[in-house]
Amino acid sequence: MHKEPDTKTSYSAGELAILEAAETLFAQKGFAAVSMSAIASLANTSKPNIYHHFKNKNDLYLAVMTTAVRRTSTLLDKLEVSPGTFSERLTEFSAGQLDNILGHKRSTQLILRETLTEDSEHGQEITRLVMGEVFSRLVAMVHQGQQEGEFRQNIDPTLAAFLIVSANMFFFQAFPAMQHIPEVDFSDDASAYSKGIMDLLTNGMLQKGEINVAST
Amino acid sequence: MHKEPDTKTSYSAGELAILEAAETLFAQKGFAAVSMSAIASLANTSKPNIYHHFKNKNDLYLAVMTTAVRRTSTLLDKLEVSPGTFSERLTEFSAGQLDNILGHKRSTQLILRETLTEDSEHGQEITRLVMGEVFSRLVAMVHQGQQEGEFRQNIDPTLAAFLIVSANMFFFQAFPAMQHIPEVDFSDDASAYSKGIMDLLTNGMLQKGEINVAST
DNA sequence: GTCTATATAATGATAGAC
DNA sequence: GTCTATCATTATATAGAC
Repeated sequence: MHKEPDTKTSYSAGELAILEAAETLFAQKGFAAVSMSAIASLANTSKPNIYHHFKNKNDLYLAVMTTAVRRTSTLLDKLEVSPGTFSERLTEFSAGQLDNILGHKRSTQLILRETLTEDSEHGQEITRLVMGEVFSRLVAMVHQGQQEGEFRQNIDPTLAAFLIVSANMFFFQAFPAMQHIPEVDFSDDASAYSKGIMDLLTNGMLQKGEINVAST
Repeated sequence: MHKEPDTKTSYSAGELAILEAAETLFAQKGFAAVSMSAIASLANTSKPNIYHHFKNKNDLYLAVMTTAVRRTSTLLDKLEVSPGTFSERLTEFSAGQLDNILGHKRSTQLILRETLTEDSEHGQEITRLVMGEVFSRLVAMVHQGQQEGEFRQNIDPTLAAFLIVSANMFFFQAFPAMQHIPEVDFSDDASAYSKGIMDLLTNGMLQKGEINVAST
């Protein structure tokens, strides 16, 4: 049957074509800027056929968002982290998340777009759904690293996790623009980026061996 | 005269009301989701009156974006940084940028939204316009800090600047959503946040021998 | 399930009075 | 400069044939 996308978990070939076309366009232009005609055209079908499979435009959007969220969050669960120092584990996990983001650009774009729409709390809910798990695991890693003595005690694990996630998300979001700023010269290699930010986060910027100038 | 918003730098009271209403709605919902009627209604005027002052919807949007960009980037120039260690200067500058962002939420939202629209390279240009200067100054600070021996040589100043900017932008963008994740417990005080991330970036997460214990 | 054709509502934009 | 009234276009959504 059709018209219950919220609970639906498998789609026919035709429906998948519609969903993919819709996801592409919604990600590129946003909900309101995309017409059902445009979706039909990209999906190589007709407008009424879309309405046969999805109740209305909003339901189609919900179906797209649901599959996007499912896709990005399930891939995360599979991300096993090999043993090593906690710095290494964080680096690996961070690289995994960035890979996940870059491997699902359309979904990520959709979710970020939703974040900016303060229409309802719908966007916030989706953000939590997608990033809550990454966040929890990062916080847990940092916390454990503290307990085992690898990390300093007087840092907020939440803050550290937040920094890692923000670096990854912003890399995706702003890199195309930043790339053309003269000062920006680091490569767009995701794993190199992950290593770079984790090196900064673990070792810090200060010269080692120097006196750590007593902070304010 | 009217209908040349690109070069225009001062507006009448009526035009300002229209621009403000338009900025609010465009920031909340995005260009396509906002109707001229809605803008007219919020600005307490009529649709034809908007068309009297602005050539069309797209020109109105351009005028809104132009003033938004001008507003956020000029405030940055005024940000003087007091002397001190480079860690302290970076902290102050970062806090200044975050203040700037939080003080112009609508403008920031508009710009971030534009970043996500891969319609043209227009969004990228705006991003560079708004963030290029912040970026340059951050990179210069880090670089100078390296030359004067405060910071390690083997870090990429660009990467450090990127981390700071991303932390600030993402704080604005995702904090409302993240706030409700159980693990997130740090305050939403902007300057405390800036101090926190700069502490992490300068001192790093690793336990450094035994010298580093005295802090906050 | 998929189409052609169409109903209906809303949108961007204009004409013309004051 | 600001309005009422209106046009032309496009949008979502449906009816009904195959």
